[in-house]
Amino acid sequence: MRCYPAGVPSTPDLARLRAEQADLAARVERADRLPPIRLICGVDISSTRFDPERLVHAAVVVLSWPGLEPVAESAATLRATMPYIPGFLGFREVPALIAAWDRLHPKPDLVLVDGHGVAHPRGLGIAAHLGVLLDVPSIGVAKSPLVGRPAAPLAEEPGAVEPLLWKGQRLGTVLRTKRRSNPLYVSTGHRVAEATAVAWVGDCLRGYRLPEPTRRAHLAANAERRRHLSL
DNA sequence: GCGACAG
DNA sequence: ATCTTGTCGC
Repeated sequence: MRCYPAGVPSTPDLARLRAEQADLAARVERADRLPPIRLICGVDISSTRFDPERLVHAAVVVLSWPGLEPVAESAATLRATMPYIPGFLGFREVPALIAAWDRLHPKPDLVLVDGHGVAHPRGLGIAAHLGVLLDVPSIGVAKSPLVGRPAAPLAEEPGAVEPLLWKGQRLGTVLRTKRRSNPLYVSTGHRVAEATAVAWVGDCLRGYRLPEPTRRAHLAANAERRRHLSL
């Protein structure tokens, strides 16, 4: 599906991708099925706008639990196969994330992804997409909504939660992680129940708006991008 | 038909 | 996502 060099993906290309998402979405497990958690990982992508090379820089960071101290880290840079299109983020970023994941040791028990899990039009946000392909428990942690809205105005206090509703369905949870900060949108990625996902995100907070795994991965991805610039 | 739209 | 330093407010 090399649609990027030719420009914007064609309508039939998107139709094929939608079908592929449907297949993967059917494999998503929304119930808990995780091992004892000893290592938690955060993953994120960084890129340069207007980069003619269209490079995608991925970073995965493994932290200890409950200490949340860095244990291992891996990064990878790949050329994007397609531009960013809302609803198709996984196809753009997952390849680089898997490349970094393959060289990661030790492997974590749970992965927090920067982006939505099942809170997606077809139930396959990047966190669910990655979780299924890697066959690992994952949670989606997005900074803004893709679809849906909180059931009611979210309270100001940190820890405040509100169901994320879309078309009469609950897709996830809107969570206030820090006072005076915009909320996070948490949803099941793979093999983690909604309530469990919210609990883990809350337990990984350390004074910042973002949970440590995702926050660290964001820093690592930026470092990987800047490392590439200076080469 | 018109907006909305993760990173 | 990224361009970018200081700055206003809690």
